[in-house]
Amino acid sequence: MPELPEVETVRRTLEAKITGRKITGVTVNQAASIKSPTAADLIARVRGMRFSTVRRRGKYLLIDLSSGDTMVVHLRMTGRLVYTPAEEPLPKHTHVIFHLDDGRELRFTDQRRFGCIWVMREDETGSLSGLCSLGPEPLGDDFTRKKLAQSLLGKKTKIKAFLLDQRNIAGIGNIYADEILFAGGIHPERPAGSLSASEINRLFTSIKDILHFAVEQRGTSFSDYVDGVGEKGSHQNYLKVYGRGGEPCFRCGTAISVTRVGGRSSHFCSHCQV
DNA sequence: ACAATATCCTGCGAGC
DNA sequence: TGCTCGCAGGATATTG
Repeated sequence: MPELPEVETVRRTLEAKITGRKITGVTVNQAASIKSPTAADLIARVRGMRFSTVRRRGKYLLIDLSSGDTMVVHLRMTGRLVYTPAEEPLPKHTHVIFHLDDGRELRFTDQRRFGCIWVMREDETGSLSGLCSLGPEPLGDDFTRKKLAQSLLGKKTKIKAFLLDQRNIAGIGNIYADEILFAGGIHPERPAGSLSASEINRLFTSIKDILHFAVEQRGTSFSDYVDGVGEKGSHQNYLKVYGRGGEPCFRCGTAISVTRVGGRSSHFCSHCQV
C-alpha cells in the first residue's frame, strides 16, 4: 500500500528517469482512472509536453509539465506508476500509458482501480479536494512537537484513526500507523487527546523515525508496491507488528493482537502498548 | 460536530 | 474441483 515512504520512493525514482522527457502520445484503456479533464481532453492537453519537476505532497504525486500544467496522481492501494521499455509486455490492469520520446513508457497500472489521475493548471492544484486539506508533512520542518500536541488537544477519536486522517498529518497509512504506535508504546484505541506529554514526545519521535527509516529502505513491499522503475522496497523485513498477528512481540514475546480500529485492521502488542 | 459505516474494485485464501 | 464468503485498504459519502 503506497504510503508516504512508498510515494516518496516512486517520486525519487521517477524524477531521475522522466525529467525532460517528452510525451509523444497517451493511450487510455480505463477512462475512469482519469478524474479530470476527460480522457480525450487529457490526451490532447499533454501530448508534446515535457515532464519537469516530480513533487510529492502526502500520498499525492505532482508531476509538472512544460505547459504549466501539473499531473496529479494518487496510487491509492494497488496503483503503480512505472517507467518501462515500450517493448515489455503490458501487465494486466494497465489503464493509462504515456508514450515517451526515448522509446519508453510511463505506465499507470492498478489492479483495484482506486488510483486516479488529474491534469490541471499548476496554480489550480491547491484547490483539489483532498490535496488542499492535507495536514503537515511529517518529515518537514513545519511538523513540530508543538504542532502535534496542538492537533491532539481535546480530540476524542482513537489515536489510530487520528494518524490515518490525512487532515491531521499527511502520508501515514495503515502499515506505518501500526508501526509508529508500537514504536511509541501507545495502544491504538487510546483517545487522541488523552496522551501525556511524554507520550506525545514518543509519538512525535516515532513518526519521524519510522517514516525516515522506511524512506531509507525504499518503502514496504508487503503485497503490491513497487517503485517508479518496478523494484521492491525492503522495509517489509523490518515490520514489528503489521502482518504479525499471533506471532511473538520482538520486545516481550506476547502474541501480537489483531483487532479492527477505525474500520481498519490494527496490529499491536497488548503488553508493550498501553 | 464528530464518529462509525458503506462504497469503490480485484485477487486470494478459507471453508464447505 | 468449484463455489461462496470475507478480507485487504485510501479517501469520500452517507448514516448514526
